[in-house]
Amino acid sequence: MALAHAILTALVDEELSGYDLAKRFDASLGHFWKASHQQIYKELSKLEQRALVAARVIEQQARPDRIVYSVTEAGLAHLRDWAGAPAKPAPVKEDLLVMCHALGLVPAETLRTQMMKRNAYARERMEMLQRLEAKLFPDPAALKGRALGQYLSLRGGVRYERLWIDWTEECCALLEARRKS
Amino acid sequence: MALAHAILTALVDEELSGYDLAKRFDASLGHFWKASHQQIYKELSKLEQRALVAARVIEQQARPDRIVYSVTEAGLAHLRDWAGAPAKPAPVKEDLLVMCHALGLVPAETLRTQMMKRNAYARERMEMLQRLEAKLFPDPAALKGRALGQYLSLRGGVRYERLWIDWTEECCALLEARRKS
DNA sequence: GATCTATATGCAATAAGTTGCATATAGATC
DNA sequence: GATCTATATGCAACTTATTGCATATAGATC
Repeated sequence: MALAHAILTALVDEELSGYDLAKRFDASLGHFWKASHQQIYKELSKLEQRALVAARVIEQQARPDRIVYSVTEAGLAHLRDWAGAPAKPAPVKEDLLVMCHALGLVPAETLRTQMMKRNAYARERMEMLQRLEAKLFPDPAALKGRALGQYLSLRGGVRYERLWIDWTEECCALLEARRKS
Repeated sequence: MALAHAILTALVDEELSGYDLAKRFDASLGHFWKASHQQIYKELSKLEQRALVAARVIEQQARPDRIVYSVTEAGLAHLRDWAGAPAKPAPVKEDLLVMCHALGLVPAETLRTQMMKRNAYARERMEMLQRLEAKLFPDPAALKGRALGQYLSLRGGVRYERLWIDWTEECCALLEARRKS
């Protein structure tokens, strides 16, 4: 249920609409948590039912009215409880790992192509995150509070992409060596 | 839908029952793909309906009959198609990254405790995977076919755990430094 | 004698996430 | 004039995954 918590966290600083949240998830938060707008709207209704967020309608002409949400006291308490409860580590779930196991049935060349694509993707994302890091957090030692947390998660993202870059390269090297021999 | 493919891959080498698969997922395959027995049984029925696997009943007394499955020609073709199609990179989905964003609302000490637990967990898993690696693949350069694929995925697992070990330590260090100042 | 573990299957309910569709308008580009 | 993009919300159907329950027996441990 971490989507609910990601939303609550985002709403702490500012009132946001579902649409705003969806954009936010595409940008900063979304570096490490994906959600479609449908899912966000659904989750917001559920959070409102549980009184963890409060809704407020802002009327607009020419555009549909905005419904902005803010965190309630109960929502804050809920967030704190969640942070104290044991977090369960995420399982891996990377298709390429399953594909590796299928090597032998599947041509090595196919796998190598997949690896190279994955590599390019991770490389692009890592560079994007690093640019963000350099821009937003030039002096990590001075950070505190919210900013420190955001920095740490960004670091996690960078490391995550680094992992796939290194691993796909290791795989390509070994597959290549195999091909030659 | 990679669960279906993970199952197909596992069934290529040997006929297995749902129960066997569940154990397999707890052991080798499961190092990088989790599935409960309920999910596996359900997926097997679906695969059988699509004729990608064939079922065979082995009668037993004293215990429930076993239903063992093997991959059909169509199943193999399906696996190969899947391997050729672009694999989508898995999003991160690690609760601790969301928790980082909640820093400031949530005490730094709580976060540090979570980080240390995550660290211990990753450390344990990495060591287990490394023992497996040393035992099963003492000479990586000589590997080919299925074995090479299994080695590569194991390497991915090791790197994955390494990532969380390093990251949680970076986080603890920074949180600690913050506390002192 | 009672509980625990392993074997072996599965249903039902719920939660989480994806895909496709629907509506409605302003402003910018082709 | 026609299409595209951005704004803003949401329903419906479906797939994927989790949680809890149910059944049934052999053998081992307490």
